[in-house]
Amino acid sequence: MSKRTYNMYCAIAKALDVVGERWTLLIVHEVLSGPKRFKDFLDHLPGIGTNLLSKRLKELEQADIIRHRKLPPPASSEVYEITEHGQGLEEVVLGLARWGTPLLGLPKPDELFCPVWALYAMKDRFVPENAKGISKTYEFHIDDDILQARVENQQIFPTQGAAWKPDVVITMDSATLLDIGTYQIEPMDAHQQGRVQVQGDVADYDEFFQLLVDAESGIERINLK
Amino acid sequence: MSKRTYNMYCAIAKALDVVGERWTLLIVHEVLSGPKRFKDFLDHLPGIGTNLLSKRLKELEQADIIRHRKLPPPASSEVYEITEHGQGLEEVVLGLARWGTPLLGLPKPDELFCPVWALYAMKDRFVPENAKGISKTYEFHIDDDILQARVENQQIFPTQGAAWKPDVVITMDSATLLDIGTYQIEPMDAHQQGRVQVQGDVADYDEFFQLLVDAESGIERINLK
DNA sequence: CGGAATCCTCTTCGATACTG
DNA sequence: CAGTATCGAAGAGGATTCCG
Repeated sequence: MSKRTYNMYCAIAKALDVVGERWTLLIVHEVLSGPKRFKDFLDHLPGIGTNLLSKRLKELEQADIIRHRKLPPPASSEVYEITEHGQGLEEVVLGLARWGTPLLGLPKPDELFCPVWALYAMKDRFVPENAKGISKTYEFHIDDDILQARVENQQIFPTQGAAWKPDVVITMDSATLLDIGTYQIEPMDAHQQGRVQVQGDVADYDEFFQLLVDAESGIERINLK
Repeated sequence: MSKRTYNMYCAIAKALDVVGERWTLLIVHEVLSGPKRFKDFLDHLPGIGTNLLSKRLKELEQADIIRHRKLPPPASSEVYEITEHGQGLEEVVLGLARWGTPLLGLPKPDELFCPVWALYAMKDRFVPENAKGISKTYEFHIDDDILQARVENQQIFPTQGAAWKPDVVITMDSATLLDIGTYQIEPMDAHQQGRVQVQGDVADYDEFFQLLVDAESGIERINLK
C-alpha cells in the first residue's frame, strides 16, 4: 500500500515521484490554464476514466499542487485550481510544450484538440521583438471557449476567460484556429473567407498573428514537411 | 501492439507520449550528465530491471533522443549518449530538478545517492552575482566519480569527467558531499576535520561553495525544517 | 450532474534467471 | 558486461453502479 517511489536522493526523481505518473502533468497543465471542474478534465483528457482522474486529483491535492473548493449554490460544483506550489511547475510544463511542438505535425482525425491548449502555443511562439510598443488585450472566442492574450512590454500573458476591456474580439471555430496555427491558411485570408469574425479593428487581428513566429520558421518549428 | 498514446493534439501530450513513461526522464537525465554504459544505468536507477531498461533505451534511440555506439576494443562495450534532439530536454530536466529540490529533505537510509546528481544541484544553486570576475575550473573526486565545474562569465558549467587543467582538485566521499550539500557542516569545517582533501589553494575550495546559495536560504530551498 | 467505488480485462512493471 | 526470457504483481482502461 506504500506509494511507489524511485528511492533516489535526487531532485529530479523526487519531482517525478510526485508528478511523474501517467496523466499527472497533463492535469497540472489543465489547472495551470485556469480552474477546472471534474467534467472539464474528463472532456480534455480522453480515456482517463473517472476513477483514475479521481485518484490523481487526490494525489495532487495531497501534494499541495492543486486545491478544490465548492462553488456556492446554485453552481454547487467542485472546482480545482492550482496552488502557489503547483504554479512552480509552469517552467516544467512550458519546457515540455516547447520540446513537444516539433512533434505535433498536422492534427490526425482521432486526435482531440481543445482551444485552451493554444495558450501555451502562444507563449511558445511569441516573438518579443515583434511586439515593441504594443500594449493591447486580445480576446478569442473559439467554439465555446473564451481565451485572452494580454500583450505588454514585449511580453505575452495568455489566459483563459474573458478579458476586462479587450481591444479586439476575434471569433472562429477550432478547425480554423488549427488551420491558422499550422500555417495552412493566412490569418487575413481566413478572415476574408468569413471563417473569422472580428469585432474591433481588423488591423489588430492581423497584428496579433504578426507577434507569433512567421510561417517559414513556424512550419519548421512544428515540423511540417 | 500500437504504442500507447494520449491521442491529443497538444504539444505537452506529444512530449509525454515520448518521455512520459516511468524511468524515461531519469534515463535522459543520466545521459545529459555524460555518456553511460548499460551497467551505469542499472547502478544509478535502483529497481529498474534489465528488461525495462533495455526497452527504454530502444525507445529513446528510436525517438532520436539517445544514440549508442560500440567503443573500440579492448573496451568493447556499448555506450549511450545524448543526441542534439535529446539535448533539448535539458530545460525540462532542469525545471524538474528545481521544483524537486525542496522535496529532497535529508537523505534517508534506503535512498540511493550518486555523485553525478550533484551536477544539476550546482546549476540550481549557483548565484551569478557571487561569481563576478571568477574564471576557474574546479575538479571533484567523489568516491569513484570525477566531476568538474567550469565557472566563467558568471556562469557555471558542471560536467562529468576530469578537467583539462583544473585550478583545484577537491576530494571527499559522498557522505561528506551530502553533509555539505544539506548544510549539516560548513565546507571549511569539513576540510579541517580531514574529511576533504584539497590539491591546490584551499581558498579556491572555500570560494567555490560561496558561489552556491548560502546555508540560510539553502536550507529553506531544500526544505530542511 | 459531479464524483466516488466496484469489477474485470489488459498492459506495464519488477525481480530473477538465463544466454551470448 | 550486455542484454533476452519468463512470470507474478501492480497499475491502467472501460463499463457500470451507487450516492449526494
